[in-house]
Amino acid sequence: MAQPQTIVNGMDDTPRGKLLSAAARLFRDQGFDRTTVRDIAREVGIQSGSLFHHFPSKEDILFAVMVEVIRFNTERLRMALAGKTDPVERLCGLIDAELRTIVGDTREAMSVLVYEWRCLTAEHQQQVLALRDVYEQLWMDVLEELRSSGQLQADAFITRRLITGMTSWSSNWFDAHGSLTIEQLTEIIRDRIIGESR
Amino acid sequence: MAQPQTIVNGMDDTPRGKLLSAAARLFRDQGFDRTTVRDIAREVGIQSGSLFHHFPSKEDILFAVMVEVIRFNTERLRMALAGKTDPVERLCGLIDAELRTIVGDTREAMSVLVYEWRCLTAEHQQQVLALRDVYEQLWMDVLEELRSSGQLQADAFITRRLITGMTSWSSNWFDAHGSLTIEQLTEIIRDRIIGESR
Amino acid sequence: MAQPQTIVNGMDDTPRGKLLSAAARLFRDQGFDRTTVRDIAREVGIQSGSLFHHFPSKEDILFAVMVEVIRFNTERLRMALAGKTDPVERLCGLIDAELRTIVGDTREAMSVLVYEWRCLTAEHQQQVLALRDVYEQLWMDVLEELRSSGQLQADAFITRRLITGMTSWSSNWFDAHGSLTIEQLTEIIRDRIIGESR
Amino acid sequence: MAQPQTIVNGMDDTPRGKLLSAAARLFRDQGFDRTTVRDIAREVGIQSGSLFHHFPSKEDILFAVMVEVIRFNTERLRMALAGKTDPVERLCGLIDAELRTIVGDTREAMSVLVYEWRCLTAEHQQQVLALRDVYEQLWMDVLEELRSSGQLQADAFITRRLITGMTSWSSNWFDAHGSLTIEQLTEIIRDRIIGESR
DNA sequence: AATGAATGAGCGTTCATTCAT
DNA sequence: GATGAATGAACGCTCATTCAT
Repeated sequence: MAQPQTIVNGMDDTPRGKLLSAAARLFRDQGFDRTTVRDIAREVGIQSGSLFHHFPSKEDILFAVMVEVIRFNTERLRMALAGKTDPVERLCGLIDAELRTIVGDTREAMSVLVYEWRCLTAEHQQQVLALRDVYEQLWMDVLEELRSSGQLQADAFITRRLITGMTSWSSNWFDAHGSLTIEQLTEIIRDRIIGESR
Repeated sequence: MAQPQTIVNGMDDTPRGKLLSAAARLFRDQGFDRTTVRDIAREVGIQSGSLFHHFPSKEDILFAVMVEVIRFNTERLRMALAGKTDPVERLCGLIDAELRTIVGDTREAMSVLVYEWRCLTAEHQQQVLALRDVYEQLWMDVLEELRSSGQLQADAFITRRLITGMTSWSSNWFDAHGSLTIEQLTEIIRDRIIGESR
Repeated sequence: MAQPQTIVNGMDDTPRGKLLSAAARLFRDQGFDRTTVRDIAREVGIQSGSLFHHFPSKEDILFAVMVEVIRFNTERLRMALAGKTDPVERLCGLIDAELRTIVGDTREAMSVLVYEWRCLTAEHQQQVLALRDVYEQLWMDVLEELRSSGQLQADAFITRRLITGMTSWSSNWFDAHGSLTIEQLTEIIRDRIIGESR
Repeated sequence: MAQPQTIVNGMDDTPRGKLLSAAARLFRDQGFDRTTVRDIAREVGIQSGSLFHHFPSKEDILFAVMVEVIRFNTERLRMALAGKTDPVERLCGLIDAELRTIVGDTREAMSVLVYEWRCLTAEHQQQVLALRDVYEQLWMDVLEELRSSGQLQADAFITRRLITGMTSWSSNWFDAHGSLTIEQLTEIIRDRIIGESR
């Protein structure tokens, strides 16, 4: 089975890709507003003016980071579902994938997605939301499967939102080098959703 | 039983209080960095220079917002526990109180607490963390009670973090004027923690 | 013979006098521009707004300091000449008095007179210059006496300017607690003017 | 023999050099604190923000002015001594050079050095003092030569300070277009130091 | 006389963006 | 594509001065 690349598509070894990676990390560490284009340029090894040959504005860099990370993570979600038919197994695939998204290789970019949302222009927010809908639909499909199979009684929308809270907040405390593994956390969250005995 | 005031202590009708309320809302809507001292001053109806008779710097306004909201919500947590002895009832009191904190009267300030954390100086971060510890200890005490009474098997720390995720994320979707009430959401979250049948 | 008071007339124990003393010291230590009215007020133990019951503006405080110090030091010059008839003795009296002005009790205010000159309004500069003319005339009279008696060959104006340079610069190096006394320095300067053998 | 350039090294025709020249004049005319970066920028014909491509802060401009003028004038002192062996001739060379420093081409910058000293940061003060030590050592060497040859009896340090006073004060009265020439003033000051008959 | 909150113009500095080279 | 000097608007903050109390 295909593995997600360890680098976000579009955050590859090209100048543009290195720029986005650096920007994602800086935005995450310092916030969008506190990150100057000079910071980004220095990280990539060019002059600040040269950034604008790659992106028309600083906000477009933020937008590109968000687009790349959503696309990449949507693909990761798809791969996590591929070949699985059991709804619970599919749910675990999604939780595991989303946790990796949040605490793993794309954690900087994901954090940016949450924390720097309002720094996007309204138009770009719309475009990101459209991409996010695709991502969320994959979740909703699986949650509806679970309801159809009787393994989930609660409302699917509310359930998704509680899951989102649990996974997204993990960026604030989960330690990739601690004793709790992503697999274990996946099971713990699964049990909060469909119950332990079921 | 005493009810929490509907206005955060220190965000009252005094000039300082109105200033903090306005700042909290602006910080929440636009972010700390994108909010200018002139924005805040305009909202309060004074000149920007006059802000500095009340606070030595813009960052101190942010700090004051955070301190006030934590103090107020810690007190709200205490009142939610007052008079309750059953651990599950106490848990529901905490969830309900925290939800009101996040989607109710102090939602702007709470949002600021999460999203503008890094805008605080290191020293102020320490001071806020000390206040936060008091708040969190109230939670940990109740979760340990639940474990003692056998109503919670999962690790208390992890449990608290999952609850934090669920409650804090509600700021992004809960509609105070929607059909779902805080009481209902409290029950839903409670069931994710101690199970529905128990 | 009357002794000059150890406090400048007008910088006495009254509120106005204490204010001027404090201002003179602050202006000397920090410069006029870097001294805030709050600095002055704090030193005197009042609120900054209250300063303006004593002086119409900050610049007027500077002006008052300068006027007081010139008046006081002109009087000191007069007293140094009183009762002396020998031109050389009179010269030494002036040198000694001017040195005391510059390195002694009025050193702060004298320093202000030199360094903060351009902070005065043009009109106030004229008024101070008029007072300074009185002071300088006392010097010129004695220097002309020395020329009449053949003890000074050099031009009186140029001589006065060289003396002014030597005495005024002493504020930058003379140590009141060092081994060189004002009396000794007076003799050294006298010898630069009228020659040692004469 | 090499002549000192009529423009301070580093205050040449480059943007940086023109900026320093303009700043030196403005600082001298208005004082450092009363000179705004907008004043300097206007003088040079750029926007105020553009200043900060050349210097990290306004204070660094002041520092640069001082460093350039001391370096230049130290070199001028060296050239004044070059080829001269007679101590009196060397003394006259120094006096003449210092007078040209103070009333001639570098008078603005020299004035700034004296009057705006306290506007420097403590660290920059140290660095300027180190440069000043080199300058002063050239003076002290010649004064010691005069003592060795018996042409100066007075203490060398005190003598230097009296000379400093006389030369530096000349900025307040010497008129380059008046009837008194620098050469004449040099002789007058020389006579105050080593006596006319000697 | 004194207070102290408020003013408002102005400060030094930042920084995304432009553009001639 | 890259440079780096320049722009210019905006920022947080200062402070002499005012004035109702």
